[in-house]
Amino acid sequence: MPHRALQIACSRCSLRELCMPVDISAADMERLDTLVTTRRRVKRGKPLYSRGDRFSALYAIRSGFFKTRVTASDGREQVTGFQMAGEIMGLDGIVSDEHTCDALALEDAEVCEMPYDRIESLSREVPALQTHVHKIMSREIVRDHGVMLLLGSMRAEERVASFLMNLLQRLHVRGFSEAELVLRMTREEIGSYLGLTLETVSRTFSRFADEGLIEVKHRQVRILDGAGLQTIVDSAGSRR
Amino acid sequence: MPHRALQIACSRCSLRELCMPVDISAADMERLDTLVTTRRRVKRGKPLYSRGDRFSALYAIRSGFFKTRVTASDGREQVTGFQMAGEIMGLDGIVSDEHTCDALALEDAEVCEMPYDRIESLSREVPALQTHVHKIMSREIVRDHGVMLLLGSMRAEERVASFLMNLLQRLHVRGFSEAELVLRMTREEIGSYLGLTLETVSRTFSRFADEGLIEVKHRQVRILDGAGLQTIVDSAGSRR
DNA sequence: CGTCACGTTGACTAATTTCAATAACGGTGG
DNA sequence: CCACCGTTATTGAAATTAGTCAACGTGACG
Repeated sequence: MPHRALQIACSRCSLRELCMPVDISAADMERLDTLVTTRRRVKRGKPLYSRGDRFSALYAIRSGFFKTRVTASDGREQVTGFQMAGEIMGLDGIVSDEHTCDALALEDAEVCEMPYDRIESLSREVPALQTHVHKIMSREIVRDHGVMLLLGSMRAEERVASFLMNLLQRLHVRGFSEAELVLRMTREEIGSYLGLTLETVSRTFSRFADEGLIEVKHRQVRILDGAGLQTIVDSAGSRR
Repeated sequence: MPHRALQIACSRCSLRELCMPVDISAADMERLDTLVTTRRRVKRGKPLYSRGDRFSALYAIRSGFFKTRVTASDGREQVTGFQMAGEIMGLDGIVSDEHTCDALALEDAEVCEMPYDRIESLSREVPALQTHVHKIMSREIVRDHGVMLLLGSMRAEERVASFLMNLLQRLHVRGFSEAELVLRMTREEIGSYLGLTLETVSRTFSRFADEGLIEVKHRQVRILDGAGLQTIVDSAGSRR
């Protein structure tokens, strides 16, 4: 057995419960270990894949941080999400056999490549994997609906607070502090994701700081009043 | 063989190419005919499913028009899409075994119910169906990204033009005119979907009419200058 | 230690919302 | 069949949010 196969066994990966089905027999787990064929390193600023690239695999993030963005025919861009360890990327490519968005590393990253044809064939043999793949795609759809709600009905303050709370919650699941985070993206990228300009994002951070909700120092954010932020997210004082 | 089984055979359905995989053997097609167990009628204004309902099936629209909407904890709503004949609904429910949005009929409608456990088991036996299901989910994700682009980076005029062109294109595929359409939803529902108020939607329609791009009479819309509308959609004069 | 990308802040502008009044339609029941 | 009522749509004027333009800091990194 080649050494690398051991290295990339999902069964021994600490992120397993984020990427893989949980209730699964030892025998099935062994089969799933053949899903990831390669690890790939992506340097900060470099694409994992780009729009138009042939689709061939899904990727599980092992370390690092990504953004995905779509581009309109006229060139304007929209960040569609920020992805972190344990999350799956590439689902957009299945429908047309080519990727429809760009995935860019916001810091040096490593991903596990899972060839799509292997996912399909293994899914037929391991029902737990089949269900799992469906759930991952469904989760992405539900997440997207949440972003639509944010973009379609929240004001700037609510969007920014929502963004922070979302990051915080996802980082917390991964064992990080609930009270502190380091932003891996620029104000412009946050703005694109939230449908705001970078100035509005910056001003909103400053206002939150003035109000004693957070402490911001560049990309270092400390949460002083999480409940207060949550109140802003849930504030019924919306416009539409 | 019960009469109803004949009635609801996908193999004889005129919408087959919209819902079902195309390149498929006669034997496989016969198996797929067992996917749809029941037809269900939904009266205008009534839900096909609601948030919190147990998830058990996907639905293919046979006739009629739906909207889906999500609701925030504070009660504000966001329309996440409008669905028409041949489109699949219910994917949001897979991840958590319960629906996360409401699906409401905008006119009397009929849907084909496909029990999810049957989809899963048949998918394992018919790879073309497996791939098809994945593509449907991926298409939904790509569609959602398009909506994010619209909500995050387009101005009101662009959103409304984009909305009209999208409806037109989908209706055209279904054999309707490219120059005329009947809106099945209110200005408020359009506004919710586009992240605008109903007044802004109304005003934008009026402006398009003033400019000779369309003719609007309540929910009857005639396209006078499709190219002009497309120019607005693609206009690079965006803000963000 | 300088340069450049990133971030902050201010003043002004423009787009969209909000509030309000009116009009038109469609379904319902007399 | 027609009148009525509630819902839906239009339009105007005022208010507000967020965007734009511009200047200035500041930190990271070579």
